Amino acid sequence: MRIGELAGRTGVSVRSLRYYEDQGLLASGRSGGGQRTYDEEHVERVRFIQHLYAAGISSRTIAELLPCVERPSEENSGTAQARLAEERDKLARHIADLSRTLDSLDSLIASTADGTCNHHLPEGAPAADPARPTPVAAG
Amino acid sequence: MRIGELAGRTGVSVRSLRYYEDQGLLASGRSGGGQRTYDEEHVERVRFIQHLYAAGISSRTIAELLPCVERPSEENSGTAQARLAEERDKLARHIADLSRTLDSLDSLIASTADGTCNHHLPEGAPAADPARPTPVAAG
DNA sequence: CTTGCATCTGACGTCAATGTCAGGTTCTAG
DNA sequence: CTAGAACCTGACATTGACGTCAGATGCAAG
Repeated sequence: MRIGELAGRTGVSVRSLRYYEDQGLLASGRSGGGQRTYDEEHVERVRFIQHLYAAGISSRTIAELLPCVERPSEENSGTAQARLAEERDKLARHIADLSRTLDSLDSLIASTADGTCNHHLPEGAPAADPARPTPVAAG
Repeated sequence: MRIGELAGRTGVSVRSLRYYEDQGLLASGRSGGGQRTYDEEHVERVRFIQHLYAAGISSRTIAELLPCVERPSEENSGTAQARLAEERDKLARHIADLSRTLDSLDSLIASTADGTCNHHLPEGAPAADPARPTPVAAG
């Protein structure tokens, strides 16, 4: 497929796909006339890249994490493995932080629901269950 | 305290603190000579603002979420309440997404640990426990 | 071959949060 | 009072992930 179809199927702009290639995140074949060509695997890859972006990982780091783009992947795989584990743990800590922030928001919602607009922001709270919806104005 | 001390205690740059005030996130008193003054409550508030930033919430949204800065907070509190619940649920969904990404990273780590550098990126996986450390190169 | 849409490269614009610099003022120590 | 650190306002610079535009080229249909 060409770049327009890949963009349509992934919800990522054509501009971004070219940018990913610039950054070394995404490889592409070229047709005779020089147009980029992709196949099904690229759809998965682009979606995964989007997830990593959503996790706050920069394109440079993504390029380090996914060196399987077009490397022989034999000597550098050890380094990539370490970077991967490092970023994994960083993401885990980030999720834990966000869960605490979620708890803080819940405390804030609870404390402002009764009309008390107290500026004393919520203290540290234990981790929350992200799947529990808010009782007020949920959905 | 003055702005330098607040910066030191929160780990936020002086520049950012002034920016927060510009954006209506943070109020400050002024001394005779026009220098900003803060007290203990501002320390908590700045830290909370940082958490909201870390949750991917923009300064404009934060300003909408924390209108208690120096508003009468009587008529707009209903709107703020709705925005608060909205952002809370958005954050919860974001956390769920990140948990799936974490699972994907775990799958990637597992699949690359045995030397197989397969480009077939991990499928959708159920939510993970963010607190579990990685066995390889953990810590 | 022509029409027209998709694509190409390359460059500049944007936006948010922050860095940094300049030139002037306030506060604190001696 | 004086030196120097901290602070003030205002402005321009930076970074990352794009948007957007211009001018040229590829490609499928008639």
